Amino acid sequence: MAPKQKQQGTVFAGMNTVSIKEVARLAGVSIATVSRYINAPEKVSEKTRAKVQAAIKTTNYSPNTLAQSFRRGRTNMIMVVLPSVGDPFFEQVLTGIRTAAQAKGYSIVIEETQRNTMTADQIGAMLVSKQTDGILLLASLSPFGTEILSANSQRRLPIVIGCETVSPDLAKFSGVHIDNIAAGIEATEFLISNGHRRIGMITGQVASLLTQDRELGYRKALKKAAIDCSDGWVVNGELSIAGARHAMRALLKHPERPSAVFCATDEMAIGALHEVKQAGLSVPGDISIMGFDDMRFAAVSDPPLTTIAQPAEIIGERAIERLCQEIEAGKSAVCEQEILPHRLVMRGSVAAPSS
Amino acid sequence: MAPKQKQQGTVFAGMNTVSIKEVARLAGVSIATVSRYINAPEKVSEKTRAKVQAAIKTTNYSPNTLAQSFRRGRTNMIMVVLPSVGDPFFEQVLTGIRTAAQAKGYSIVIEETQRNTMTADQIGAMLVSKQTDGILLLASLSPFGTEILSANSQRRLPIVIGCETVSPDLAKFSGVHIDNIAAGIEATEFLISNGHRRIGMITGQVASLLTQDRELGYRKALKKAAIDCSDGWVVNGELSIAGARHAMRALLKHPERPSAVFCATDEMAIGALHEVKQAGLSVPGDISIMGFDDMRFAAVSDPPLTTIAQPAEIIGERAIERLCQEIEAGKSAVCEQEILPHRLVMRGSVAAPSS
DNA sequence: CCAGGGATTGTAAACGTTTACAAATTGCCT
DNA sequence: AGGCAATTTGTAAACGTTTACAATCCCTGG
Repeated sequence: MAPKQKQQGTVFAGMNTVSIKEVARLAGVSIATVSRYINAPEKVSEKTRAKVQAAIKTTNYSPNTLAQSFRRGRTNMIMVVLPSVGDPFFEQVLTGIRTAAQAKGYSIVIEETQRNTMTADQIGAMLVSKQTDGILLLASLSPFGTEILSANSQRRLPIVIGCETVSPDLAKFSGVHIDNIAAGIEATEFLISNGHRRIGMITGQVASLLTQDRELGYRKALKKAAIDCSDGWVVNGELSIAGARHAMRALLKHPERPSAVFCATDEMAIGALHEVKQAGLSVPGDISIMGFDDMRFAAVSDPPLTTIAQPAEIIGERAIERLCQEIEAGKSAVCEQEILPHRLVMRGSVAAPSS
Repeated sequence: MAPKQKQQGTVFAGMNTVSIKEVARLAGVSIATVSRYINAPEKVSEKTRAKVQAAIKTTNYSPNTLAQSFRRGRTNMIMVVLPSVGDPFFEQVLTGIRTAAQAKGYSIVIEETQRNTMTADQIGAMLVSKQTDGILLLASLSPFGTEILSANSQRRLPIVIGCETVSPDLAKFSGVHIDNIAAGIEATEFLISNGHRRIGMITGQVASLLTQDRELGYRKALKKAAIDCSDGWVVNGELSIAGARHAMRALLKHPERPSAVFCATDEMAIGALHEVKQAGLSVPGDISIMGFDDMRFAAVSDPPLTTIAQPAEIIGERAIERLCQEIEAGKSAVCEQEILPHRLVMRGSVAAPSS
């Protein structure tokens, strides 16, 4: 409370902050030299370096990043857009993202599409107001993703797409993802090779590119195996446990009940699995369940989930690395797709049909 | 490629941006007026308002938030520190956090302690460099949390603690949380009332305040019931599925195997449950399992988890509201604890002991 | 018609940093 | 010692805003 502070600097939240000026005064040099010491130490002589270092230590100086960002026109922040941070799969991607971002000196700001928080105007404002240096788009769930894309037509901010494939005629961006169609085919063919013929699918909202491609793979595999599935065996639902349970309930009521169900997501698979057991049926005895993602809860469900594993962390890392490249190069609108391998992991939720 | 751009404004990532100057020129007013139009429209006359609005529209102007933040000394960002975004419980808290933050006009930057990403220096630098206006600390897991607290002794940034209780002699901060001790007692007493006497506990690392308090409640309840538990019935482990499985394995090897296990976290409970089933035992037949948090996977495990539900979203909302108050008031170091109610939810993982 | 006051606008400084440019210093060679 | 180049340093402008203060305008009441 005693007003014993006399140094220069601004007051913020009741506390002084030293600026570069104070350091310069104390070290007996100009502010330019201090700035150089910070950004390019090799440009200042040994002697001065020592003086500045000492001054910095005693003042406990640390550059005002706000001023730096302002001056440099760079925030060193990347906006990551994904459906939900709580999705165990995206969490893994996020881990990779954070690792890579930290290595490159970037911070992450997360925007969740499932919360649908921003209006189109807000998105445009955010893009145009330079709050982030680039965008990593992990879910172009309408309308958010497409709005970002169109808002960006005004102001070309580097964008990289992750996890899903955006049709290249819509927008030309680099992307990092697995081949969701191929993986969908593989999952479905695995069910077929186990002897299943009545194969249902629980998939996400129509707008979700991610699940669209998996569904496409499913349809292709069935077609190739000459299995007709034009009935009500494909159910769209929310990408959540509740959504999947609801979808499964519909599937169970189907006159010709499927003997296997391919879920577009492990979380949905968990929901579906629970619903099946609730109905007094067994997995995989009565119904086989196939998941997708290999999230961490997949291995400890009962039965453990047979699923498709994605290299989630690596997707995150690679996507950030690409994005950083584009940011640093100052050019966007490259269009290079990096396809990473997926892997079918067999556990206990798929078996041969009983009937 | 054609150098046909001639307007004023800076170039960033290959694209011009209009500044307030350009708008002022176009509207035929001073930049001060434009600024006022944006921040306090009622201060500018109707006529001018129209002119400025038109100019803004045609230039597609949007204020440079970097410059604003710099000038105002406020970023409108809040740093949220938590163990991991992927933890389904914290995800729920995050939902509340985002909701409240958005309502108040703040963005969220997340720092995860489990990744242990920042060094003490980095933390100090971040605090001192004004990148965020305040901190919401949801996990003072050593050393990160305490480092933040001590780093902040230099520069008083508003801090609010969420979910856990920090001993007030360490630091005086406001907090929003449930009464973890009482909840721990309640959980344990529920097991006791079901007839259990050999009750184990799987808890987090010693440094985790969150689980410390729950463990304390457990001990208190046992003491009160005159049950001795000084043996190896309390196992510390990582706050993860793997950690819990490891701990459960130890518990199963115990000469006097517990008939019930209280897990400090639902995620750990899921791991423990799986491990029990792996060992060929049944839940709750052979061993009852009690969780904590009521995360979304708790209801769909097999058997569904009996657990303690926390008002996660509300904790997040209230914590942000408090933090914003402190930020706006400019004062920190208030010390008001807001205790929210918890609730025991009975499902299938707890029953009377068989023996 | 003018004084006076409130509403509205403009001027200019400031925020903390980076950086082009000029100035000063150093070291080296003859 | 003198001259030149390379190295090191200082000066000052700029980034886009906000805001205190001064200047102007418009209106009202006498």
